[in-house]
Amino acid sequence: MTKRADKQPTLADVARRAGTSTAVVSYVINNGPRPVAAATRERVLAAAAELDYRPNRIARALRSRTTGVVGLVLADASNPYFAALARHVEQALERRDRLTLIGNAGYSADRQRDLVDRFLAAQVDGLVIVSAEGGDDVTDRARAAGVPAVYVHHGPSDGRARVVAADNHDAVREAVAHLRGHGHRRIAFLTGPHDAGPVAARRAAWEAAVAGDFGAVLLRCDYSRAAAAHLTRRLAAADALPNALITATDEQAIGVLSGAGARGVAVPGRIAVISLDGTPESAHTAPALTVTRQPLEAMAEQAVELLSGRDPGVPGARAPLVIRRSCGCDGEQD
Amino acid sequence: MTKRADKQPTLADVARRAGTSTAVVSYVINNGPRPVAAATRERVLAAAAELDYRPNRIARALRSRTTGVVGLVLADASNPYFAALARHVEQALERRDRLTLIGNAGYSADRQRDLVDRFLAAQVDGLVIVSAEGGDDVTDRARAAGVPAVYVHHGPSDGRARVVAADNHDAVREAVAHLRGHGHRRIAFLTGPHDAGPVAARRAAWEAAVAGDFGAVLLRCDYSRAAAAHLTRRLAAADALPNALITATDEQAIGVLSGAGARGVAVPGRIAVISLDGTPESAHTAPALTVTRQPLEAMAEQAVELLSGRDPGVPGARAPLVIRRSCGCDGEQD
DNA sequence: GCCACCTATCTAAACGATTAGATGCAATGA
DNA sequence: TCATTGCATCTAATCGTTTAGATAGGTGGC
Repeated sequence: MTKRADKQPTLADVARRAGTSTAVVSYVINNGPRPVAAATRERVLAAAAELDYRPNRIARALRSRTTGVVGLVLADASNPYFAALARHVEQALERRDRLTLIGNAGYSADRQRDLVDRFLAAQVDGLVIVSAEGGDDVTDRARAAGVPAVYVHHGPSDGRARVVAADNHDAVREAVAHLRGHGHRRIAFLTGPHDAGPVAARRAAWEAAVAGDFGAVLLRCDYSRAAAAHLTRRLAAADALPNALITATDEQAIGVLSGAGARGVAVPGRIAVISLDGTPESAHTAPALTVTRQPLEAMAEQAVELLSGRDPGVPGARAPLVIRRSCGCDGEQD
Repeated sequence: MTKRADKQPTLADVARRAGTSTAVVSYVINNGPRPVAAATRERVLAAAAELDYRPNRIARALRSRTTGVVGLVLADASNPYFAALARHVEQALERRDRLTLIGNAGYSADRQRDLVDRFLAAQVDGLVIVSAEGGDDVTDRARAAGVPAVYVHHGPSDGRARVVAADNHDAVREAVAHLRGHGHRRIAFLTGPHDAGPVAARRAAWEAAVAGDFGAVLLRCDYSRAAAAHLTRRLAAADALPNALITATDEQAIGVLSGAGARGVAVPGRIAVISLDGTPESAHTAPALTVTRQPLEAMAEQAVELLSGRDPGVPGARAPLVIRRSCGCDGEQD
């Protein structure tokens, strides 16, 4: 009964114990805006340690108008590509000693707006938006609240919002060149149903690369594995599969592999495949996927830098070609 | 210049505009602890709408000592199983109008403790820990701060912490019975290197189910796909593969499939496989995996209920057997 | 011996909400 | 008519920090 254990200790408790004022304690804790005598500093530190004092971030946030929390709005954490991106953003923030509020908008513009509003009410210091396509521009709402916002992977194209994305053009060109190196002349492309955002950029890059080639087919299906598998089975049944295919996303590529496997279609023998995401998972498919790997970590880092106001000035990072087996090479398998 | 647009409007601004005190405004906003005359309420609502007033959750949190934020500590968001679990927890919280602070501890006990401390400093209302194995008990730290904590998937076994986990015993027994139905008598089990937590429970259940069977082999490897693929290739080369295998996790099962594919080993022809996670991904492997699906959504819901102090009283939810192809059945493929 | 100046520290006012207690006013009952 | 009750509202303390301004004590120059 010598100590009241019912409450977390506060600055005032530490001050009392150290025989000083709260101001001095605050100066010590934060290496505050004013210096403190060495002896006093020792007493304060000792008192804080004895009480196991931990500053209340809420109170600090109220007074200093900065929470150390960043909101991360995700289209869909079920998608490994977004999940990996989210993890890198979280780690980049962690490195800067900030916490991450996360929310899944699930491809709904309403829910996205809703989440942003709730994050702003929670006084986040910044907003990272990882959205697929669509979703209106939340930059205005953020700006009104004086909170910096950055889009990653895809953002509104009107130029008013800051967007971090990889250089898709080069990546696609490299993929096409590689397939040509395997002797392919008719290189098909599998895109999504709506074809907006980065996927549209990838398709456009493919169109530019194969311009003039006879028989370069554009295929479309949903972004799910199931849809891609279904499409592949259907094409195989009709003997209409191309000999070389670039898929816009890993999910689709995995679906293609699954569909091919079900119909006994050999990859890369009958159909060579290159995917454009390069999630970790792509290394563990059968056969292992050759991909152009999106530089997720660099993108996350760049986004977080932008939030801090520092403009890294770097253009979109390059997406390197990772050669494995699905293209016809005898690359790494593991 | 008629309005100061530089700041977010506060309660006081609304009160001034509506010609009342801040107390009344607060009562209106929260359907407060005291009633307000209908006419006044209208004026307040109108003023709030005109100013686009949004309550500052930080200030509210400081005063009312509740933030509406829950901390989610994750072992590793790269793992689709944990990622899916995290998503369900986030959604269960969202349904209750709470926000989710997320952090990856990356299998390190230090980082886990660190994250918990930072979440506690941020005054979270509750803590959900999704950890793999190990990691010391953070219940004490949470209890000291008066914050409820729940472990999901796995937790310390000393009974002092609340743990939500599925019923692994029945699931494994069902898997074994199913493989026996396919005529298998020697059913191997692939577990992890350390063999603690839920995986240990699964292994124990397998041991109980195959007790007395001759040639029921216990295999071990890392939880990564690469490790499982490597092991499979090695066993295939030595012609030492079992005819039926239960894997502790989907990741391992996918690795086995990958390794088998690389060596031309037929699944389920040469080796039948059942996995015990049942992540969404398991439906899209080649061949599609037969699994006992962990009831992730129910687990997440139950965990969040526990945080609210309501004890759902339900025992561990059942993990149903989802029959696809890798066991030898002619099940769904998509 | 006095003033100026520096250093180390204290006092107290924010930050924006919540809410118990005080107050004013009208309706009711004796 | 006066005390009583109840309703609607206001006043002000409070949550735990941060930090500008006030203060006290010591030093050195003249």
